Amino acid sequence: MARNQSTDKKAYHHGDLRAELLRAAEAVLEENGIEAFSLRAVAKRAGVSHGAPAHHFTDVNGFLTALATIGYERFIETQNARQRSADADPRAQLAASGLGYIDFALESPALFQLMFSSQKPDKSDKSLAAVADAAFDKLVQDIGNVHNSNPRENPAMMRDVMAAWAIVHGLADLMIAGRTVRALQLGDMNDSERDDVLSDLILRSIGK
Amino acid sequence: MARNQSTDKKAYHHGDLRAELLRAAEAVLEENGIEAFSLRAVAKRAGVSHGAPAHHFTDVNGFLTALATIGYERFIETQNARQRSADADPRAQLAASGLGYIDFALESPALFQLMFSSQKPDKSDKSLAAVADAAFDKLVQDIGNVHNSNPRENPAMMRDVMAAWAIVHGLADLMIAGRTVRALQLGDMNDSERDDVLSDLILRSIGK
DNA sequence: GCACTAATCCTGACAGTGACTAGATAGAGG
DNA sequence: CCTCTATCTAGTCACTGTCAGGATTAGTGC
Repeated sequence: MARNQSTDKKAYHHGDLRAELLRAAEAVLEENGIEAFSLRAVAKRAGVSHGAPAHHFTDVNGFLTALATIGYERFIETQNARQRSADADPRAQLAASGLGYIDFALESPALFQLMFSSQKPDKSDKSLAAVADAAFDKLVQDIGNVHNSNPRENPAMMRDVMAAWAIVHGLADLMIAGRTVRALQLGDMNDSERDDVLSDLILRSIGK
Repeated sequence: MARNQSTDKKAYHHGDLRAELLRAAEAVLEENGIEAFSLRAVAKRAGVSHGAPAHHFTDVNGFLTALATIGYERFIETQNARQRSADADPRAQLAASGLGYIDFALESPALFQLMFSSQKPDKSDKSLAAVADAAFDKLVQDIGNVHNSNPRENPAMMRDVMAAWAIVHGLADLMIAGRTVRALQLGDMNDSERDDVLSDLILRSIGK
């Protein structure tokens, strides 16, 4: 009676707990890593009881599915951001997309692993499948722009798609694991030098 | 009194429980995946109490460190096996090494993820670091054989190393996640066709 | 053969986890 | 004012890793 949702402490009903939980979850995820993720820790961080999350995301798997979904949205946006500030040339755009891929992986490594290496998100979930497909479609389009045709109608060109995906994904995953910085001497470079090196590697996938 | 270690049931002292636990752990790992790995399940499978593993591997992290170590040993052996049955040409040998890399990832996906994507193994552990370095050294050597010189003395050649590693690792990780079979139509191919496609992708890393 | 020591393994307990249940609370519509 | 429904809390269960204490066995010196 005394307190309402704006003035004091907290209300019994949060208002938008779902979004708040997702925010808290991201923080917990990047702090503790995916392997130490805990629903209760998320609830605690959101200042809510340990059973509350179940009401918005039935399962912990449901929770992680939702997290992966918003992950893909930001993933695509990170790639687009790179492309907007890059040259219009199709190859430069492809490289920029790959750099955005790596940007995202390094900014949100745990979320990245959740999206690509975890069994827990429900891949048959429609919204998750939709954004995951959208991410793949984007790559196909980037490759198509380089060749000025549709890779889906050309198996050989589809190999370009997979080569580009593989090298970018491999770089991202190895960089997260800390296995590439020393070998590439990335520590000694400024941003543009680093991007040049990575772009060179990325473009090898389509035969330079 | 009635039973001894050879005739009946089991002895109090197992004899070589450490090895037995590692075997059981691998089975559990590949059955349930790394995310559902449980010390107690391993102990149960080995027919031993839940506290027994702690005596051979202080921690669960210690356990996973040991698992990752034997993983790297078999990882290298899998690559060598591919190379033995391949042409002696340095490029063919490099491709074969990559195919072995992928072989291992598909045979033991959970172990592969443990080795490359998990935070739990103790990377400062000497035996683990040694085999991990050996695996990397092997790759450096394979690239060196192609160029007939030592990549460690040439930053540009070191980029070949990372490009080859990235594309192979990316392929392996994406294949585990089931994201590449359809795009590459691998399902419609026999083994040698499949290997040819993958070898083509791998060799793009060093400029074909 | 015998005792002593160290290694091995078991049992029981603890806090933390996800999932489930019943109940308390608050907002919306009549 | 009253009811309905979504939201959230609190308590419980089985499971997890870790730890401490005790039981059993193997190995060693005598």
